[in-house]
Amino acid sequence: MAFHLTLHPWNVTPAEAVGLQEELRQHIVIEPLSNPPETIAGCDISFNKYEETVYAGIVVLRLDTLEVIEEAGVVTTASFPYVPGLLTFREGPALLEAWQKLKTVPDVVMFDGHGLAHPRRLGIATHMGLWLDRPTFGCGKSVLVGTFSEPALERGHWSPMMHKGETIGAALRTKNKVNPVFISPGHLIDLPAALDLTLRCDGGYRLPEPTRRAHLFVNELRQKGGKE
DNA sequence: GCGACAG
DNA sequence: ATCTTGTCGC
Repeated sequence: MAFHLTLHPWNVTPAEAVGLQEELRQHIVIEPLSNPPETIAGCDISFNKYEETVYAGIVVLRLDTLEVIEEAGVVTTASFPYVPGLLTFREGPALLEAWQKLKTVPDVVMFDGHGLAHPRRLGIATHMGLWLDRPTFGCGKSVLVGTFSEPALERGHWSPMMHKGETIGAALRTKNKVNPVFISPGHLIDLPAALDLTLRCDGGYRLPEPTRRAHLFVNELRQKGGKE
């Protein structure tokens, strides 16, 4: 599973999507990063209320300085509804288009959502990792599945997220006395590395810089340029 | 059967 | 996700 033009079709029914996730989970690889990353990307999607137009974007930053080195955005149409657990089928296609526009290939990619912290262990970070064949992990703002105990209130503390007897991720405090974010491995990375990278992307906000910058990027893409 | 439910 | 102003707390 190293090179492919299409891993699977996207025009599927919700039931078929679940079946694909069950099949794809067999290919997930959780392991320490093979190389020290120098760049990290953040991805996000933006919509206008009641509209199907999708504004997707990817922002690439240098890990050591957190400076933005590239941005790529696309405007498309969503062809799949939002269904908890099937987020990739709604946002994935647009993100893959944006990915193709990048000149820089990020060493690791952070997603706005989960990786293993998913009912079938195939959250958007894991699913996209299989498509991109690149280290990925998720940084969600709320829980989809799993339980966790409140981590200490100081930045850097975390507690494991459990689901069906497995550790699927962690609730991580990225800022003192602020709600934690939920980190989970996607593909080609492990939890310690994902937690370390998230803390290294600190810009003083709850959300790590890659995700925060991607969010700002797609929102201005939607409000300004984009399309009309 | 009822409630929960990434973005 | 999106629609939105002020407001409470550090």
